Order: sequence, then structure tokens, then C-alpha cells
Amino acid sequence: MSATRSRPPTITDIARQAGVSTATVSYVLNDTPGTRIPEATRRRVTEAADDLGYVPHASARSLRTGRSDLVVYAMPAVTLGPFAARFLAGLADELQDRGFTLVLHGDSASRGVRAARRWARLRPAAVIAEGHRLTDAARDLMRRSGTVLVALGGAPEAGLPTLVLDHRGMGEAAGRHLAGRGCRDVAAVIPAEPVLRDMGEARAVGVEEGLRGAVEGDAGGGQSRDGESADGDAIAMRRTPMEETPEDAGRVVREWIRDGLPDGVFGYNDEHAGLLLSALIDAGVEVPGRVRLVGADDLPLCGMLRPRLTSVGLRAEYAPAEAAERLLSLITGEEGADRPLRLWTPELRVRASS
Amino acid sequence: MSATRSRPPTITDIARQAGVSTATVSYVLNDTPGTRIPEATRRRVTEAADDLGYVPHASARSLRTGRSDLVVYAMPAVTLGPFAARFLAGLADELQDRGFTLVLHGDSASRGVRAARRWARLRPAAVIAEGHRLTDAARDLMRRSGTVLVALGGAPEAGLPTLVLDHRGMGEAAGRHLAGRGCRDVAAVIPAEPVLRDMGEARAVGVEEGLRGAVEGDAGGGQSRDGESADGDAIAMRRTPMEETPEDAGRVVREWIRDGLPDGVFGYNDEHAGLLLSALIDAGVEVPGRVRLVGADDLPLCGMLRPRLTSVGLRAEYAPAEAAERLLSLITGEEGADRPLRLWTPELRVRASS
DNA sequence: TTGTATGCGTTATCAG
DNA sequence: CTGATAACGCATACAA
Repeated sequence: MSATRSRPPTITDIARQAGVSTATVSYVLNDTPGTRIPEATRRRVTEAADDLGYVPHASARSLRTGRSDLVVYAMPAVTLGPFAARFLAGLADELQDRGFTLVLHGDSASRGVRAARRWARLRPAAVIAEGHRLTDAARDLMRRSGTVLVALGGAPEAGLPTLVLDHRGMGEAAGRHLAGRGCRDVAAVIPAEPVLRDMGEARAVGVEEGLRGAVEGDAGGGQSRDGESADGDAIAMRRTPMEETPEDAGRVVREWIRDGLPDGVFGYNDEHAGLLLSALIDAGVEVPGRVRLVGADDLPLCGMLRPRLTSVGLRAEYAPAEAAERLLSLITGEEGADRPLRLWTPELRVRASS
Repeated sequence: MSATRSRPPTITDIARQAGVSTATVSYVLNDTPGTRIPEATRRRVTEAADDLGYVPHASARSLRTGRSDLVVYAMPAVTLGPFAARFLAGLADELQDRGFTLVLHGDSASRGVRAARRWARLRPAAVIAEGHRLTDAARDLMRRSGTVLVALGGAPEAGLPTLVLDHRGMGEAAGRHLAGRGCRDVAAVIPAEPVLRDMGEARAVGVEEGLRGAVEGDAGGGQSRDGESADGDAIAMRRTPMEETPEDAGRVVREWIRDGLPDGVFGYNDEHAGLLLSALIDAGVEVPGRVRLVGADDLPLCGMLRPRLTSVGLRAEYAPAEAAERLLSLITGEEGADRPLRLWTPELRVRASS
């Protein structure tokens, strides 16, 4: 190793040491197609690079090429749950393998051009952001800087490839299940936290459709609780707002008891459902005897609770690799931008609570 | 808004449109100290910039200044848990507020110079990485490129500011608690997964010290179970490897029953502890009557289990802001690199399981 | 107060 | 096949 330098070595330093020009160095180091460099020269260059401890300067490269290898993930305002965390970690890994670097952009409050300007400074190869933050002006801005835009949301965004988290489908699976078990009076919990409301509503709508679909598909012949027959009437569903705290779960259960207990509950996610389960048990309500309960996300937590929690999850194991692959084909322009990217398919895991 | 251009506008475009030089544009846009630009000129420039939809080019700037506004977080190989996820999301936000951008670097397998070269390409302002990945050569490389290095680990890394996650301290709090409740035969669970082993061992060592410390501090007078007196002997502690699956939790419990049940268990974290609790209940073992159980991380899950799970957590609420602040003072050179950054203090939350 | 000129590290376009 | 050399967009020392 040569003497410690005050500044990192550049290809100019390598060129000098190897006795060639900077162009040759660039060719060798990048394996530039359409150039045939003799093995001898090639070795001299790589050895000089190793010797000097050369590290390419990403900014210089992207200034020249006009594009960086950065992929911006604009973090949603939602608290990063276990599901999203796993996806993100996986995505970072997969992108790295493909020569890209994931950037976590944190100003979840801003949207539109204001947000887009922040992203555009990096001249990233792609930006992944919630659909509702991508106003027309924002899309224009990103398009002008040549950045691939990917929307994030519960449903495909018109004109953009979308990472679809199928909230409606999750609710539907849960609703169908509850109806199939004979539930006639279902409560869908919706988080009180504003940033989660939309997701909660999407899941609730799904539950409604699942309930209706199950009744229609049944044609009056499904199994039912207490010997009542499913008569084809639409099943009642109420929406119940709830904060993610033990205290509020207690309040919800007390009000249910006062106003009439539902016979089926969709808990929005496993944490809400777990808190409800806790409160129901404390109140002496039998689960699933009196109230059937279904959560969502299928966290490990479900297997630890007593009774175990039935949950509808989205299998995230392979999602990051798929997402990275699709992102790349979008970046390299091999693929149109229209097709939505439905990464996850809802999958019900039935356990003891329902 | 002017016509759509094929390439994003530059300060040269602004200068032309405003009828000034690029230097003036730069002065105005950056509020460069030591320059007095009349309000009239200033307005012409900002208006032109707005009109053209100007977005500064981060790479060009960092090439010129030699420094980028990127902070690299080299992701540990460990699965991103809820705790780390919250910290990361918070850090991204805080850094953004201060003009920096968080980069999630995903090649958790590589270390040493190999990893350092990947980081160095971005010429980041700072790199946060696990201490064991920072070999001397790697540190040298980063230092030469003028990057602030911050270690991540269970204990302060010599010569580097360290984000300390006090695993030993967590174990100690748990051990002290168990000893105080009269436990004499404690099992510390250590995750079987290789990347978690070190953390598990650190927490186990802490448990050992906690047990010993409690006995010594007690001087034979502490409360104890079944009327036995704490006689000052060191309390026995065994290490129990376990995978994070219901099946393996079952195996562990069966072996405990066969070889003699411990009277106290530290479950490594809440998920391991929850699985163990589940298995213990299934096996008909009374908790905490026969076995006292303590988890770690203090997840919401703890309040949902029955019995509720005692847990030792690290309060992470304010950590991101503190970390960002310290990082900044390190970057700007206002502060020496020696002082460790102990962000989290272990804190026991006693619930019904122990 | 403002303009001119230069260089940051790379890649790409040309000649040779 | 390889070597000069001109951009890329920006910041700044220096000149006017």
C-alpha cells in the first residue's frame, strides 16, 4: 500500500501510476463494451487501482451520466410495522445486489411538488411513494428529470405502476370467513389514527363485500350458528373506531356489551385484534364461543395468544425480490408503466379464535 | 410555467433567463455569506428559478464541495425488529429535517474494506455500521475519504463513537429481578440463529451478573421462594439455545421438563419469550407459579399475552432525535469522537408473568 | 455588486 | 486500439 493521501485517489492518479490515459483507466475499470484492451495494460491498470485503494466517486459518475443509482423510498407517515420493515430490509438487499442503493426519504408530511423537488435533487433512478402524494405536477416534475415513478397504495394508481397492498382483498377474505362461520352481526374495527384511517376503511369495505359475497354464493345453504339458516339477507356490519391502546380496547368492548355484542369482529390488524382479545377476555366474553375474532398481518404474535388468533396475512417473503426485479425492468425501460404490481395475495390462516 | 424541456434546468438557464451570471444565481440560491445582492436582482433570480422549475443537482454540488449530504446506515444482518424499525424511521425523519438523507445499505454479508469501499463510493458524510464490520483497514479507508464513522453495538467500540444498545444491561436488569423474586435456577435463552448469537450471549452475560449482583447486594436477607433463604451462593444459570419457532419452543420446554425445570427464565426477547410462554402453557406448567418468565424489548405484545409478560425494554422514543443531533455535531467536527452514545437505558416493566 | 474562469472526477467523443 | 479533451452542474477565488 502506498503512502496515505489527503484526498482519495482518482482515475487520474491511476493513469499516472500505470502510465496510461484516464480514458483507458475508465475503459478497464468499467469493462466498457466495444473496447479491446490488451491483457497487459489491463493488469497494470487494475493493479495500480488496487495499490492506490481507488474507490469510484458516485457523484462524479452521476454528474456525467445524468443519472444516479439511487432508489428513493418515500416513507409513508404510517408507523413502520413489522410487515413493512421486513419488506424494506429485503428491498435494500435486493437492490444492492443489482447495483442500486435504497434511500429512505423521511419528510412524510410533504407531498406534491414540494416533496418531488426534494426527491429530484438526487436525480434518482426511481422513486417509490404513496399514490396520494403524487400530484400531477409532481409526476411531471419527476418525469422531466427522467425518474421512474412507482406508486404505493391499496389500489392501482391510474397511469403508474403501483405496488399494491391489497387491503380490500384482506378484508374480503376475513368477511367471507366470518360469514361462512355463521356470523350475522359483524364489527369492523377502524384505527382512529388519521394516517391509518384510509387503510382501515379499505379493509372494512372488503369485509362488507366478503360478507355479501359469501351470502350470495351460499344460496341459503351455508352452515350457521344456533341452527338459524342463512336466509340470503345482507349481513349487518358496523364500523368501530379504536385507538391502538389497551384502554381504548377496553372502552370498545364495554360499549359493545352495552349496545349488543357483535358475533364476529375483524380487528383491522393483529395488534388491534390482540388488544381486543385481551379486553374481551378481561370482560368475561368467550372467544370464539360468543364472538369470533379475525386479525390481519399474520404476525408471530398470533400463535402466542390464547386462544390463538386467526389472521389474514400477505406473504411478504418473496416480495422484495419481485419488487426489485420489476423496478429494474421499469428503470431500464424494458417494460411499460401501466401494469400494476400486485405483490401480495391475501391468505387466511385459521386458528382458534374464530 | 415555461415549455417542457428535455433536460432539467440548470443555474445557467436561470442566469440566462434572469439576465445575470451563474455566480449571482448561485449566491442568491444559497444565501452565500459575504455577498450583498440587491433585492431587485434577488427577486429576478428566484422568480426565474421558480418559473423554470429548477431543482439543484445534488451530485454536482457534492462533486464540487467534496462532500455529500448522505448518511449511510449499514443494515445489520439481524432481521429488522419493531424496535430497530422505529428507530430507523425516526432517524430518517430527523436527518431530513437537518438537511441530510438516510441511505439504507443492504449488503449485510460483507465487512472490512470490501464493505467500506461500497460505502465510500457515495462519499457520505457519515456511516453507521456494526463495530465488528469495521476492521482497521476499513476505518482507514473511511477516514481517508473524510467520512465520520459511528459504530453500532452492545458496547463502546474503542476509538469510535458508538451507538450503544445495552444488551448486557438489559440482561442484568432481568437477572436482578429474577433473583429478587427468589429464583435460584435460571435459564437464559440464546437464539440459535448465528447472527443473533452475540446479542444473545451479551444479554446472557448480563443476566449472570444481575443474578450475582442481587445475591451479593442482598447479604442473605432477600425475599425468597418456599422459605429458602438466599445464602449468598452464586445462583445457577444455564444457557438454552432456541430457534424462533413454536416447534422449537416446544422442544425446549420438553427438555426442561425432562432435565428439571428452571424456576426462572430470561427469554432473550419478547418473541422468544412469547413462544416459550405458549409452550409452557400447553405443557401445563404454571406461569409464574412454577416458572417465572421475563422477556425483552417491551413490545405491545406483552400486554396481550396471558399472563401478561414482564419485559425489560429500551425506551426508543427520543433516541432518533438525540442520535441525529450527536451525528451532526460529529460531522461538523464540534465534538470529539471518543464519547460513546448510550442512547437507551434498560427499564424493567413488571407484569404478571414473573 | 456582479461576471469570468476554473476545477471537482467521470465518461464519451473524437482524432491519431 | 488508445490518448487527448470536452462536457456534466455547481461553487468560488479573483477580477472588474
